[in-house]
Amino acid sequence: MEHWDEVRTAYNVARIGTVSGAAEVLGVHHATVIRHIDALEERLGVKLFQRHARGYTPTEAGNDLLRVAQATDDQFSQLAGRIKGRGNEVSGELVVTSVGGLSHLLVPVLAAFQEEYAGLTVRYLTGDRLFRLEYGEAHVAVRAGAVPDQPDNVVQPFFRQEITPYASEAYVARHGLPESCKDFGKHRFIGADDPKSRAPFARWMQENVPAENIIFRSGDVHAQRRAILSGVGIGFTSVLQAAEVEGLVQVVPPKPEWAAPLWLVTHMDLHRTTKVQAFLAFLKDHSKAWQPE
Amino acid sequence: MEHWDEVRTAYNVARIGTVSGAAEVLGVHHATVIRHIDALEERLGVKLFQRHARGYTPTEAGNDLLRVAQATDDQFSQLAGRIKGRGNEVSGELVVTSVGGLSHLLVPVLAAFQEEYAGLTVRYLTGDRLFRLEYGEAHVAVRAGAVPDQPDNVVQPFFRQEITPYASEAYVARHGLPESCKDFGKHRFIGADDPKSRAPFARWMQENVPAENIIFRSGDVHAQRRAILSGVGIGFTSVLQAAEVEGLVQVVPPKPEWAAPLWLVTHMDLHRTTKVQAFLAFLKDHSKAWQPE
DNA sequence: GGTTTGATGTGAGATAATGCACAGAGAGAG
DNA sequence: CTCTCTCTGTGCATTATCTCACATCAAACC
Repeated sequence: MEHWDEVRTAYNVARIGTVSGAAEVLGVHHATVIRHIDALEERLGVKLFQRHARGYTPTEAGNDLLRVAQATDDQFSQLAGRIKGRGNEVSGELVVTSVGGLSHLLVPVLAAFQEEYAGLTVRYLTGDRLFRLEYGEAHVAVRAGAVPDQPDNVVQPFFRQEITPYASEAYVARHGLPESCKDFGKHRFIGADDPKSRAPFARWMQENVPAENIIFRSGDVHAQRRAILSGVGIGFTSVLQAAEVEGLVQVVPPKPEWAAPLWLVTHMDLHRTTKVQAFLAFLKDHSKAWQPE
Repeated sequence: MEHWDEVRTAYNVARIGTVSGAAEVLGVHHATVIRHIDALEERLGVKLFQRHARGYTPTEAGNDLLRVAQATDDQFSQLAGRIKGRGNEVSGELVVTSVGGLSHLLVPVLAAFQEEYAGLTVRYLTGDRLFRLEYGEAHVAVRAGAVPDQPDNVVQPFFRQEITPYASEAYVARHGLPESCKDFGKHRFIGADDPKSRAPFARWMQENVPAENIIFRSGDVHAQRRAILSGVGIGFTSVLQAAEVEGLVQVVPPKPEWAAPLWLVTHMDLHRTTKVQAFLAFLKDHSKAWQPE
């Protein structure tokens, strides 16, 4: 049973009783209706209607089709209603992904957004690998670094996350603070695990800090911050993140070139949906306080 | 939600995951699939798929459509199976109509036919008005008289029903039998109610029997036979019918010009169905004994 | 790094579906 | 009985749809 349109035509003929009436309802010429019926009967090998001058009367097979197609019509109507409706409401799942280091910022916003929309389930994905919007793995991604240039993605600038080196009060009490960059050779550092990191502050550290002074490495920014707090050494962390914990001392005021630009990325196909737009607006609104100026 | 074919296309894309794969299954070019999806999304105003280089991933709306269309596909498959299957089996209803006077012949055959096919329900319609095959009121009709020439009906000769005048033994004992047609003026007759009856024996009676001698008229052949049995007079009845009751005497041997040709009539749209063909074969087989020769 | 493979898009020609106009045939009204 | 109205059915012109061919692109694989 292929050619579902023919089934729909036959359904309307069975429902209304005449070819002309069905043609009017379907918005096609009655010749088209006749040909659809003929083709369908030919394919099934069974007459669906008895033809007479006053119209078409369904046979048993025609009545069977009428019942099934009636149900199908209802199902499709409901489906269309759900799909069209859902296009304009915020419900179902909202999947957001970002680099792990942003969870302290995003989670409260996600929680508040979920609170606002009852029918919504929020999934927040972080992990080593990049969750790809192209494969439908997430609705919105917060990306750091250079402008993402995936062809089907819509990229908006989010804000610049200021990053600067910190040390724990205990470390400062023991080793003091470097007065300038020249003093870095005398200090211990905490760095990224990945030596090829393209983050501006990481490259800066590669150039300005002897490799042997980087005595603690981790791929996880939370672990790095924990290490700073434990007094292992000096490490970069974001200003906003550092402000939330006690006992951290800024080694150097943040420099603009260290800052990591953040981007809001959505897939083209989902960008215009009400759900994504609502979240983007909500996120921008709640992130105004994070902007430097 | 019109254009059910587009739904079917989208269903296969959602099911398979790629446009190319769906196109192959559907037996169309992949460009067609792409245009169907685009048109459907345009009409719904919602993206059903996220496009990426490896294929199409359904969105929430796409998954919703997948579920609904999956059910529809199942329903249609079952429907097609039922319809195609039913075309080759004898079940459901078999509706037969005839003039009332043939019930004594047809009912036993109908009963035997029903016995043969378990799933079959037989409806036997008789009545004043002609039940019309064109409107699906019956599958098979047994018609008497001239060849029915309805355009969409398939007509087959059935057999010639011999008809001749009978009288009851009691009547014969009292009035004797007319030795020839000349004596008819001295006898009482039973005739049809309808003076315009086109039946050959009725016209013959109009011409050869004085109207005043027809003292009992009825539109029902069973009532006429009953009247003959009661000794009211001489009346035409079929040879086969007369043979089944005791106490009837043939007034004159049957003449060929009195015989009423019977026809088997079916509607064109139903004639080729297994059910109708089975019944026609069954009826012809069981009616061989009725043939004169 | 280049190459191959398998996928999505897009424009132009081929094809099939559609619309149009008219014929034919009952049913009902006057 | 005729006239009219409505509905089915069919050949022909038109339109829309599909196919074909090619471009493009990403991923995988040597």
